[in-house]
Amino acid sequence: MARSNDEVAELLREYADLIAITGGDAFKARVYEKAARAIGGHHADVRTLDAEGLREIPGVGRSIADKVTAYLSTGDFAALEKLRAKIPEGVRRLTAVPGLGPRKAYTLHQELGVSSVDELVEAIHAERLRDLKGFGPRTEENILHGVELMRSAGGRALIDVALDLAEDVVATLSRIDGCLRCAYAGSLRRGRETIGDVDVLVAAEESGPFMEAFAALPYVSEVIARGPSKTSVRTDKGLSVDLRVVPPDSWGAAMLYFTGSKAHNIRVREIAVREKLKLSEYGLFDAESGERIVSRAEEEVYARLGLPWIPPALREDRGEIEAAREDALPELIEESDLRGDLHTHTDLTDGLAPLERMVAEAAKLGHAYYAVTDHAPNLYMQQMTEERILAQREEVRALDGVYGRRGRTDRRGGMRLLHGVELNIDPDGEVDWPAGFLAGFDVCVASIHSHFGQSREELTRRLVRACENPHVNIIGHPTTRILGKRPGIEFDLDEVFAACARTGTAMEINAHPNRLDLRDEDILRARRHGVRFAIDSDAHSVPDLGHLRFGVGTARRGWLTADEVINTWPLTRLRRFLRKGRRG
DNA sequence: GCCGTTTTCGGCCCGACTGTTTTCAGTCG
Repeated sequence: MARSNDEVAELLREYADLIAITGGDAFKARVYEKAARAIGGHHADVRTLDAEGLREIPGVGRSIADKVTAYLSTGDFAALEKLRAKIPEGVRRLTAVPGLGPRKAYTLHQELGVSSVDELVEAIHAERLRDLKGFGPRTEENILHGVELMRSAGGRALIDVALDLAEDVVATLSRIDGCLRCAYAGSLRRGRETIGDVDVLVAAEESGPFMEAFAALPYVSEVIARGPSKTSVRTDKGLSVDLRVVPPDSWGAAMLYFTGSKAHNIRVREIAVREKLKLSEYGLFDAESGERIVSRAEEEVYARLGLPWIPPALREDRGEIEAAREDALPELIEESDLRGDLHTHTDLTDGLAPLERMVAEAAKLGHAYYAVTDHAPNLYMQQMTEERILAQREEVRALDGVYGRRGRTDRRGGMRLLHGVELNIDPDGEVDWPAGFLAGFDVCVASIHSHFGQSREELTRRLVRACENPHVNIIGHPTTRILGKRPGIEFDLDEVFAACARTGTAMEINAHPNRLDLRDEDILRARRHGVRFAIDSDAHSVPDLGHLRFGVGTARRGWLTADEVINTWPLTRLRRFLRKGRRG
């Protein structure tokens, strides 16, 4: 389940938002926000820290440390409660609408009594906004567009939130006597980027104890339905969870059925029908006699239909049935194939942890290499300079001397450090530094951070030019989308992918759960051009380093094998790729 | 509210963009 750090960070963030909404001191709000981020990204569990220990977290002083210790021991956060009493929860949710910030949300609440997204939409349609100072027709339009964008995420949760919840439910139910199997299925098992609701399956003879324990979970806010084979609940994470208890005999058929996708299931059932069989969540049956043939394991069901077991990530009816029939399913990349991370930050720019800490934690993950890629100067807020990044290079080289030589017990030996940078691709496709300076880096990630509104042609040219830069190795978060917040930029995918393949530039699969960029469909398309990929955490804190698993999940949905991903390669092969055909 | 080669006050990542204004507030990264 979520660490106490995440829980505390969320409360501090809420407090910061409410300060901002009520027009409190903007600096104070920012301090709470910063503290929330620092605590969320802190390596040690805050529950193990006293007030003194908390104050060692940067951005946490006496006042915040006291509030956190009070909250952890009593569950009270008085200052927050006071603001909550003044501002309905819905007003804070308004600020989640892209383009609508705390000040406008407060004005809407004070002047029009708006305290939910629905009321907001109603007010816009009633043309009540345009009389307000600072609001006009374009603002109305932008807000409506923002609401639409938010709703297109359909109230779906990010995969890390859903996975966290599912793993906790599974762990709890697995401990109950009589539990023979327990696992999550559904879109979460297929690794989709966002999750509508969580499906958990239990194999057991008796369902009662499981239904009871499930409904009593501490984060269950409402039991929607409860019967002998299925219980549905809403949780305080905003996600619904369905629990199904099935007879042990039906486990495989049930997993197949509830994992989906619907389209995949339909195709599989069609095959069954043609074989004079009938497939349901209870098993594979002879259509005439009704006799059950197989149902204990997914493998058995697929096998009886003449198919090899199909990995859940592929079950979208995107050609996996045909590939399975021809025995041409790809050997999908696995998390253990990754040898390193090629896009990470430190507190030299907007990361939270210092270089040594990030490196130490990365080494624990067993990486063979690790690239530090802080932001370059054109992202002005980061205040990078040549001097600062060269000083960092010295530190990286020194640490490489320590970690690179370190003998390790596993097969991989020590962890080599690469010094890199995340460049900013400007509107013309140029990047921060001249070629001479870029040549000093081991790896250059280049990403778009602004001017998302350019035309399709301009954006295409911009990315192609970045690829053609002989020092740019990886295009970072290529579409720049933020799930539920910002749509991706639109460019000619085929033209850019072709440029990547031609120039030896990798496309990133940014593994952060709110990015997952490239997404699965685009990966499928890119690999047809022969594009190489880099699965990167883009970590800004120690816990972020673990996000690689979501990138691997997305890569699997894009049918990728290990060989197509440059950070599965041994370092010598990787270095050759990073030279991009240049001499040296 | 935090922090300190400005050390108990006075700063606080800095700039662009947008839509509203006619000089600026709000939002975003």
